[in-house]
Amino acid sequence: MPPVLPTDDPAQTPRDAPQTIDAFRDRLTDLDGQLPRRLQQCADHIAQHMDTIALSTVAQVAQGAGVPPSAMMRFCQIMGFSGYAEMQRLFREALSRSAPDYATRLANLKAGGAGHPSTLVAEFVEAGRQSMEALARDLDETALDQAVTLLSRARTIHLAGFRRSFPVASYLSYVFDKLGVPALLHDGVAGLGQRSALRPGDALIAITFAPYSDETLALATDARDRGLPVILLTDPPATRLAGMADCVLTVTEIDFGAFRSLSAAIALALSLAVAVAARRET
Amino acid sequence: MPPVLPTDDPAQTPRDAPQTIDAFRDRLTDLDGQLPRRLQQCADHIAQHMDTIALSTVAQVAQGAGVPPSAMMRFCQIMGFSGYAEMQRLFREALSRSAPDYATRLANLKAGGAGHPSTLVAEFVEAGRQSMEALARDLDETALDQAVTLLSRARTIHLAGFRRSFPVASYLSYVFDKLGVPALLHDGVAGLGQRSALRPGDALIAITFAPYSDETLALATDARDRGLPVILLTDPPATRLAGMADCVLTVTEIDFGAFRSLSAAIALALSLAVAVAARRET
DNA sequence: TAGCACATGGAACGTTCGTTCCAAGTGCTC
DNA sequence: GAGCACTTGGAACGAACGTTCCATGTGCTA
Repeated sequence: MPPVLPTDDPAQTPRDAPQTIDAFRDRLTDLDGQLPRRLQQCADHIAQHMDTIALSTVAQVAQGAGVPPSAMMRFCQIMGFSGYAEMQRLFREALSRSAPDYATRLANLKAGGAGHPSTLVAEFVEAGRQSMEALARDLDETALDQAVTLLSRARTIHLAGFRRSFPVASYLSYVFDKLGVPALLHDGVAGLGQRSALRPGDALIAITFAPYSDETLALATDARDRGLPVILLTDPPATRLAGMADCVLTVTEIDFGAFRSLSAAIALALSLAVAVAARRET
Repeated sequence: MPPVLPTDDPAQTPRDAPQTIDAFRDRLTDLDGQLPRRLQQCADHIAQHMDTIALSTVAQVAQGAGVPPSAMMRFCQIMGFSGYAEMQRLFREALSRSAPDYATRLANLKAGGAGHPSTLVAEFVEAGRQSMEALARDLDETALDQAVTLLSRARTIHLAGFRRSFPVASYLSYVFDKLGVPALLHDGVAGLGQRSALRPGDALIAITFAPYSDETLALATDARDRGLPVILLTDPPATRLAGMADCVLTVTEIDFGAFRSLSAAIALALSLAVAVAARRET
């Protein structure tokens, strides 16, 4: 039974261990720059490999950071934890929450039998998830920034996307309308062109995936010739199309059996729309 | 130095440890039914909680299954592993592959600063991923089966979805066309109705999310009155709409700032389309 | 019913890993 | 240049955990 302390120990380090990953990250940035050499190495390595902590031992993480295990232990204590085990608990809990029974459920759906509808759902969900991860991993932030800049200066934003890409274009049309951004969807109804609607000061978002739609490319070329900025939303192998656009945004859609979930393309398009709307208002 | 065995030991159990999660699952179903009581308990528990293995100790898994740790050890060896540690390695590797640096990347995108376009991408990707997981978790397989059955019997499939739901409907139209399934997209161009296209033997897929589109509901009611099967694709709170459909499929779309990624709805719609096409061919 | 083969559970063992402690090293200040 | 405070790295300790072994229990067969 510990004796009651007469006064708070002034030497006691503050025991505010981060309770969430975000709090952990905040603490990391707070400490940045005011740490001894070895401890700073720990911080840098962990900041860049946060996802490995849940499944690694101290020795492994320390080796990755190029420091002895004892230095990593110090670091954990400076972060507010009692030790590595407590810090690891935070990441393990986050990891197990992110996949509560999702993996099992997917497996059960797949096990429903080939051809069973639920198997298809599992496959498409998996494809969609991978596409999302690929988007987050491979996103070209510079190109995205440039696209936002170009579009936020535009008077009217033209949207072109046919066949497989039409859902993306039409959703952009809906979102821009909701956000109060002037946009025009080139829907190709009745074979009527809307090319003459392209006016100086406008910009075009052209969405097309292999095999590329002739109508979309023709419209992009047309806009280019008129000197309008063209933002191209397409898949990675389309670098040969780079010449006809001012800015190329690529998304890697994982497909399952010839069909794509479009989830990555829509997520990117949505982000673009919201960012453009935000910048126009300022 | 072990002596060279004159003959293969017949008592030696086959050492073909599963190398993938799928192989593991196959082995699990192979063994099902021909296992002693306690070992069967292990198999059952693990089949339903496969995602917990990577982060649990033998003792924890054994307690979950209601068996002593030694029984769990036996089970691991019967599955072909040298022990629990080796089995756990399989699941840990699968887990670390599924999140290579994705989580870190997302964090970095978010750290780009509020209002920065890449932050938006991170948020939408996260929302999309959660929606996908929710779909896998909450999918009503019975309803999906029923929907496939109803639609595979239909002569022509009508598609209704306006405003926010229009991208889903238009993608369904594209996919059905690709698959050779007769489908008609009610696009509402020029305010022209296509109600008279609803003929006996047809079926309707109505897609609408709160706030529900009047046109879609009106079309669904109309189809219902004519005795056509109606499949409703909507969000969970819409149980009050249940009465106007023969089959209700719900998707929980996590939204970020008023906009939804639609990824779960599209994944479900795609699955529905492919399953219907497959069943019609047989 | 006796015998045998197999299943079962607990206790003991050995390894791995987190943690602590102390001696050596480094850089700064007076 | 001496002293001091802080940092550093390795070795030793202790706990947690995987693993094995053996005594006991159970069910089937002759």
